[in-house]
Amino acid sequence: MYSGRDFGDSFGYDAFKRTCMSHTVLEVLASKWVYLVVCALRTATLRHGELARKIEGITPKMLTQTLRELERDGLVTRKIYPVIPPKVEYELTDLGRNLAALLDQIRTWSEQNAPHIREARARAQMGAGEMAEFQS
Amino acid sequence: MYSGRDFGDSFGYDAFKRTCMSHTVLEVLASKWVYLVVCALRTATLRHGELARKIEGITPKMLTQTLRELERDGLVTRKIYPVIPPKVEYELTDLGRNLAALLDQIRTWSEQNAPHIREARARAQMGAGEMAEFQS
DNA sequence: CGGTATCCCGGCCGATACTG
DNA sequence: CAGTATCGGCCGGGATACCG
Repeated sequence: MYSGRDFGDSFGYDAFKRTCMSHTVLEVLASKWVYLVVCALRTATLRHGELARKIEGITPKMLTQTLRELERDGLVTRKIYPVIPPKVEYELTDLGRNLAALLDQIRTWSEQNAPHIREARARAQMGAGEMAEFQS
Repeated sequence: MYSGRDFGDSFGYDAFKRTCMSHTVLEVLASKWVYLVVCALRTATLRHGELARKIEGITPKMLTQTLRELERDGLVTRKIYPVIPPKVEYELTDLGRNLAALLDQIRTWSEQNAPHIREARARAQMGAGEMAEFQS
Protein backbone atom coordinates (compact mmCIF):
# COMPACT_ATOMS: atom_id res chain seq x y z
CA MET A 1 0.00 0.00 0.00
CA TYR A 2 1.07 3.54 -0.60
CA SER A 3 -0.38 6.83 0.43
CA GLY A 4 -2.04 8.70 -2.35
CA ARG A 5 -2.49 7.52 -5.87
CA ASP A 6 0.24 7.42 -8.43
CA PHE A 7 -1.12 8.31 -11.80
CA GLY A 8 2.36 8.63 -13.14
CA ASP A 9 2.37 9.91 -16.64
CA SER A 10 -0.77 8.03 -17.50
CA PHE A 11 -3.43 10.39 -18.65
CA GLY A 12 -5.74 7.49 -18.21
CA TYR A 13 -7.51 6.50 -21.32
CA ASP A 14 -8.75 3.25 -19.91
CA ALA A 15 -11.30 3.73 -17.18
CA PHE A 16 -11.13 0.01 -16.45
CA LYS A 17 -7.72 0.52 -14.88
CA ARG A 18 -7.89 1.76 -11.34
CA THR A 19 -4.75 3.81 -11.76
CA CYS A 20 -6.29 5.82 -14.54
CA MET A 21 -7.33 9.40 -14.10
CA SER A 22 -10.51 8.76 -16.03
CA HIS A 23 -11.33 6.09 -13.49
CA THR A 24 -11.12 8.58 -10.64
CA VAL A 25 -13.26 11.01 -12.57
CA LEU A 26 -15.79 8.26 -12.89
CA GLU A 27 -15.69 7.67 -9.16
CA VAL A 28 -16.76 11.26 -8.67
CA LEU A 29 -19.55 11.09 -11.20
CA ALA A 30 -20.81 7.78 -9.82
CA SER A 31 -22.75 9.57 -7.12
CA LYS A 32 -26.40 10.35 -6.95
CA TRP A 33 -25.80 13.70 -5.31
CA VAL A 34 -23.14 14.81 -7.75
CA TYR A 35 -25.48 14.01 -10.57
CA LEU A 36 -28.40 15.88 -9.08
CA VAL A 37 -26.39 18.94 -8.10
CA VAL A 38 -24.81 19.27 -11.52
CA CYS A 39 -28.18 18.89 -13.20
CA ALA A 40 -29.76 21.38 -10.83
CA LEU A 41 -27.12 23.95 -11.69
CA ARG A 42 -27.39 23.32 -15.39
CA THR A 43 -30.04 25.91 -16.06
CA ALA A 44 -29.40 28.35 -13.26
CA THR A 45 -26.95 29.72 -10.73
CA LEU A 46 -28.29 28.72 -7.35
CA ARG A 47 -27.68 29.36 -3.68
CA HIS A 48 -27.16 26.73 -1.03
CA GLY A 49 -30.71 26.91 0.23
CA GLU A 50 -32.17 26.88 -3.23
CA LEU A 51 -30.27 23.72 -4.04
CA ALA A 52 -31.34 22.12 -0.78
CA ARG A 53 -34.95 22.83 -1.58
CA LYS A 54 -34.72 21.65 -5.15
CA ILE A 55 -32.94 18.40 -4.41
CA GLU A 56 -35.35 16.45 -2.29
CA GLY A 57 -33.80 14.46 0.51
CA ILE A 58 -30.32 15.95 0.50
CA THR A 59 -28.93 17.02 3.86
CA PRO A 60 -26.89 20.20 4.40
CA LYS A 61 -23.87 18.06 5.03
CA MET A 62 -24.08 16.11 1.81
CA LEU A 63 -24.88 19.20 -0.19
CA THR A 64 -21.83 21.04 1.11
CA GLN A 65 -19.64 18.00 0.70
CA THR A 66 -20.78 17.50 -2.87
CA LEU A 67 -20.33 21.14 -3.76
CA ARG A 68 -16.82 21.18 -2.30
CA GLU A 69 -15.91 18.16 -4.35
CA LEU A 70 -17.24 19.70 -7.52
CA GLU A 71 -15.43 22.92 -6.73
CA ARG A 72 -12.20 21.04 -6.13
CA ASP A 73 -12.51 19.39 -9.54
CA GLY A 74 -13.15 22.67 -11.29
CA LEU A 75 -16.72 21.91 -12.21
CA VAL A 76 -18.38 24.49 -9.99
CA THR A 77 -17.46 27.96 -8.82
CA ARG A 78 -18.38 29.34 -5.44
CA LYS A 79 -19.06 33.03 -5.28
CA ILE A 80 -19.37 34.69 -1.88
CA TYR A 81 -21.16 37.98 -1.42
CA PRO A 82 -19.96 39.79 1.72
CA VAL A 83 -23.40 40.78 2.86
CA ILE A 84 -25.62 40.08 5.82
CA PRO A 85 -27.27 37.69 5.77
CA PRO A 86 -24.63 35.69 3.91
CA LYS A 87 -25.14 34.95 0.27
CA VAL A 88 -23.26 32.32 -1.66
CA GLU A 89 -23.92 31.37 -5.24
CA TYR A 90 -22.88 28.23 -7.04
CA GLU A 91 -22.42 28.15 -10.76
CA LEU A 92 -21.13 25.63 -13.24
CA THR A 93 -17.84 26.34 -14.92
CA ASP A 94 -17.47 25.82 -18.65
CA LEU A 95 -16.15 22.36 -17.87
CA GLY A 96 -19.10 21.71 -15.62
CA ARG A 97 -21.61 22.91 -18.17
CA ASN A 98 -20.02 20.65 -20.70
CA LEU A 99 -20.46 17.70 -18.42
CA ALA A 100 -23.96 18.74 -17.42
CA ALA A 101 -25.10 18.44 -20.99
CA LEU A 102 -24.07 14.79 -21.00
CA LEU A 103 -25.64 14.08 -17.63
CA ASP A 104 -28.83 15.63 -18.81
CA GLN A 105 -28.94 13.11 -21.62
CA ILE A 106 -28.83 10.41 -18.98
CA ARG A 107 -31.71 12.07 -17.22
CA THR A 108 -33.71 12.29 -20.39
CA TRP A 109 -33.01 8.65 -21.02
CA SER A 110 -34.07 7.76 -17.48
CA GLU A 111 -37.32 9.62 -17.90
CA GLN A 112 -38.12 8.10 -21.25
CA ASN A 113 -37.24 4.57 -20.24
CA ALA A 114 -38.47 4.57 -16.67
CA PRO A 115 -41.63 2.68 -17.72
CA HIS A 116 -39.60 -0.05 -19.40
CA ILE A 117 -37.40 -0.50 -16.38
CA ARG A 118 -40.40 -0.50 -14.11
CA GLU A 119 -41.90 -3.32 -16.15
CA ALA A 120 -38.64 -5.21 -16.16
CA ARG A 121 -38.47 -4.97 -12.39
CA ALA A 122 -42.07 -6.08 -12.06
CA ARG A 123 -41.36 -9.11 -14.23
CA ALA A 124 -38.29 -9.94 -12.20
CA GLN A 125 -40.29 -9.63 -9.01
CA MET A 126 -43.02 -11.85 -10.42
CA GLY A 127 -40.55 -14.51 -11.36
CA ALA A 128 -38.97 -14.43 -7.94
CA GLY A 129 -42.17 -14.65 -5.93
CA GLU A 130 -43.98 -16.97 -8.30
CA MET A 131 -42.78 -20.22 -6.76
CA ALA A 132 -44.40 -19.33 -3.45
CA GLU A 133 -47.67 -18.57 -5.24
CA PHE A 134 -49.74 -20.49 -7.71
CA GLN A 135 -48.05 -22.61 -10.28
CA SER A 136 -50.55 -23.01 -13.08
CA MET B 1 -38.29 25.87 -14.50
CA TYR B 2 -39.25 22.27 -15.04
CA SER B 3 -39.72 22.57 -18.77
CA GLY B 4 -43.43 22.60 -18.18
CA ARG B 5 -43.49 18.97 -17.11
CA ASP B 6 -44.07 19.01 -13.40
CA PHE B 7 -46.29 15.99 -13.04
CA GLY B 8 -45.23 15.33 -9.49
CA ASP B 9 -46.42 11.76 -9.20
CA SER B 10 -44.55 8.58 -8.56
CA PHE B 11 -44.29 7.79 -12.23
CA GLY B 12 -42.64 11.10 -12.37
CA TYR B 13 -40.33 12.80 -14.67
CA ASP B 14 -38.49 14.81 -12.08
CA ALA B 15 -35.41 13.00 -10.88
CA PHE B 16 -35.12 15.51 -8.05
CA LYS B 17 -38.09 13.87 -6.37
CA ARG B 18 -37.20 10.79 -4.43
CA THR B 19 -40.48 9.09 -5.26
CA CYS B 20 -39.83 9.33 -8.95
CA MET B 21 -39.04 6.37 -11.10
CA SER B 22 -36.36 8.32 -12.91
CA HIS B 23 -34.78 8.94 -9.52
CA THR B 24 -34.55 5.23 -8.82
CA VAL B 25 -33.08 4.64 -12.24
CA LEU B 26 -30.48 7.22 -11.40
CA GLU B 27 -29.66 5.44 -8.18
CA VAL B 28 -28.81 2.37 -10.21
CA LEU B 29 -26.67 4.24 -12.69
CA ALA B 30 -24.88 6.15 -9.97
CA SER B 31 -22.51 3.28 -9.38
CA LYS B 32 -18.99 2.81 -10.53
CA TRP B 33 -19.46 -0.89 -11.12
CA VAL B 34 -22.67 -0.51 -13.10
CA TYR B 35 -20.96 1.98 -15.30
CA LEU B 36 -17.93 -0.18 -15.93
CA VAL B 37 -19.91 -3.35 -16.57
CA VAL B 38 -22.22 -1.68 -19.04
CA CYS B 39 -19.31 -0.12 -20.86
CA ALA B 40 -17.43 -3.40 -20.89
CA LEU B 41 -20.39 -5.12 -22.51
CA ARG B 42 -20.89 -2.38 -25.02
CA THR B 43 -18.68 -3.82 -27.70
CA ALA B 44 -18.85 -7.50 -26.87
CA THR B 45 -20.76 -10.28 -25.20
CA LEU B 46 -18.64 -11.42 -22.29
CA ARG B 47 -18.45 -14.18 -19.74
CA HIS B 48 -18.18 -13.73 -16.01
CA GLY B 49 -14.46 -14.38 -15.93
CA GLU B 50 -13.81 -12.14 -18.90
CA LEU B 51 -15.60 -9.30 -17.19
CA ALA B 52 -13.72 -9.91 -13.96
CA ARG B 53 -10.44 -9.73 -15.81
CA LYS B 54 -11.38 -6.67 -17.79
CA ILE B 55 -12.67 -4.65 -14.88
CA GLU B 56 -9.72 -4.19 -12.63
CA GLY B 57 -10.44 -4.38 -8.94
CA ILE B 58 -13.94 -5.82 -9.06
CA THR B 59 -14.63 -8.77 -6.78
CA PRO B 60 -16.74 -11.78 -7.80
CA LYS B 61 -19.37 -10.68 -5.36
CA MET B 62 -19.74 -7.18 -6.75
CA LEU B 63 -19.64 -8.40 -10.31
CA THR B 64 -22.45 -10.87 -9.74
CA GLN B 65 -24.43 -8.35 -7.73
CA THR B 66 -24.09 -5.74 -10.45
CA LEU B 67 -25.00 -8.16 -13.21
CA ARG B 68 -28.09 -9.33 -11.34
CA GLU B 69 -29.20 -5.76 -10.89
CA LEU B 70 -28.73 -4.98 -14.55
CA GLU B 71 -30.56 -8.16 -15.48
CA ARG B 72 -33.43 -7.26 -13.17
CA ASP B 73 -33.75 -3.88 -14.86
CA GLY B 74 -33.77 -5.38 -18.32
CA LEU B 75 -30.44 -3.95 -19.37
CA VAL B 76 -28.55 -7.20 -19.59
CA THR B 77 -29.45 -10.74 -20.58
CA ARG B 78 -27.89 -13.82 -19.03
CA LYS B 79 -27.45 -16.78 -21.30
CA ILE B 80 -26.54 -20.13 -19.80
CA TYR B 81 -24.97 -22.88 -21.83
CA PRO B 82 -25.60 -26.31 -20.28
CA VAL B 83 -22.08 -27.54 -20.78
CA ILE B 84 -19.23 -28.63 -18.59
CA PRO B 85 -17.44 -26.62 -17.54
CA PRO B 86 -20.27 -24.10 -17.16
CA LYS B 87 -20.49 -21.24 -19.59
CA VAL B 88 -22.54 -18.10 -19.02
CA GLU B 89 -22.61 -15.13 -21.33
CA TYR B 90 -23.80 -11.63 -20.57
CA GLU B 91 -25.06 -9.36 -23.28
CA LEU B 92 -26.67 -5.95 -23.38
CA THR B 93 -30.30 -5.74 -24.35
CA ASP B 94 -31.44 -3.11 -26.81
CA LEU B 95 -32.29 -0.94 -23.84
CA GLY B 96 -28.86 -1.55 -22.39
CA ARG B 97 -27.11 -0.77 -25.63
CA ASN B 98 -29.04 2.43 -25.84
CA LEU B 99 -27.86 3.43 -22.41
CA ALA B 100 -24.32 2.26 -23.04
CA ALA B 101 -23.98 4.75 -25.85
CA LEU B 102 -24.69 7.56 -23.42
CA LEU B 103 -22.37 6.21 -20.76
CA ASP B 104 -19.65 5.94 -23.31
CA GLN B 105 -19.98 9.64 -23.96
CA ILE B 106 -19.28 10.17 -20.29
CA ARG B 107 -16.22 8.04 -20.58
CA THR B 108 -15.00 9.94 -23.58
CA TRP B 109 -15.54 13.14 -21.68
CA SER B 110 -13.66 11.79 -18.68
CA GLU B 111 -10.73 10.82 -20.82
CA GLN B 112 -10.57 14.10 -22.64
CA ASN B 113 -10.95 16.23 -19.55
CA ALA B 114 -8.95 14.17 -17.09
CA PRO B 115 -5.97 16.54 -17.44
CA HIS B 116 -8.12 19.57 -16.62
CA ILE B 117 -9.54 17.92 -13.57
CA ARG B 118 -6.12 16.77 -12.51
CA GLU B 119 -4.92 20.38 -12.67
CA ALA B 120 -7.95 21.62 -10.80
CA ARG B 121 -7.28 19.14 -8.03
CA ALA B 122 -3.65 20.12 -7.88
CA ARG B 123 -4.62 23.78 -7.56
CA ALA B 124 -7.11 22.94 -4.84
CA GLN B 125 -4.47 21.00 -3.00
CA MET B 126 -2.04 23.90 -3.30
CA GLY B 127 -4.57 26.35 -1.97
CA ALA B 128 -5.40 24.11 0.95
CA GLY B 129 -1.77 23.93 1.99
CA GLU B 130 -0.91 27.58 1.53
CA MET B 131 -4.02 29.17 2.98
CA ALA B 132 -2.87 32.30 1.22
CA GLU B 133 -6.30 33.30 0.10
CA PHE B 134 -6.90 36.00 -2.38
CA GLN B 135 -10.15 36.21 -4.25
CA SER B 136 -10.43 37.70 -7.68
C1' DC C 1 -15.81 -22.06 -14.62
C1' DG C 2 -19.26 -19.44 -12.30
C1' DG C 3 -20.85 -18.49 -8.98
C1' DT C 4 -22.60 -18.48 -3.36
C1' DA C 5 -21.87 -17.91 1.74
C1' DT C 6 -19.90 -15.64 5.43
C1' DC C 7 -17.51 -12.41 8.13
C1' DC C 8 -16.55 -7.90 9.14
C1' DC C 9 -14.62 -3.36 8.80
C1' DG C 10 -14.57 1.46 7.19
C1' DG C 11 -16.84 5.11 5.84
C1' DC C 12 -20.88 6.99 3.76
C1' DC C 13 -24.54 9.28 4.97
C1' DG C 14 -28.65 10.70 7.75
C1' DA C 15 -30.16 13.32 11.91
C1' DT C 16 -29.53 16.87 14.87
C1' DA C 17 -27.58 20.77 17.13
C1' DC C 18 -24.96 24.72 16.95
C1' DT C 19 -22.18 29.17 15.06
C1' DG C 20 -21.04 33.53 12.53
C1' DC D 1 -28.59 32.14 5.35
C1' DA D 2 -24.79 29.12 4.99
C1' DG D 3 -22.72 26.45 6.61
C1' DT D 4 -19.74 23.41 10.59
C1' DA D 5 -19.63 19.68 14.46
C1' DT D 6 -20.65 15.49 16.15
C1' DC D 7 -22.60 11.04 16.76
C1' DG D 8 -24.12 6.77 15.22
C1' DG D 9 -26.19 3.21 12.27
C1' DC D 10 -26.13 0.69 8.54
C1' DC D 11 -24.56 -1.25 4.63
C1' DG D 12 -21.44 -1.26 0.73
C1' DG D 13 -18.13 -3.92 -0.48
C1' DG D 14 -13.51 -6.31 0.30
C1' DA D 15 -11.44 -10.81 1.55
C1' DT D 16 -11.85 -15.40 1.87
C1' DA D 17 -13.65 -19.94 1.63
C1' DC D 18 -16.49 -23.06 -0.31
C1' DC D 19 -20.15 -25.63 -3.79
C1' DG D 20 -22.09 -27.66 -8.50
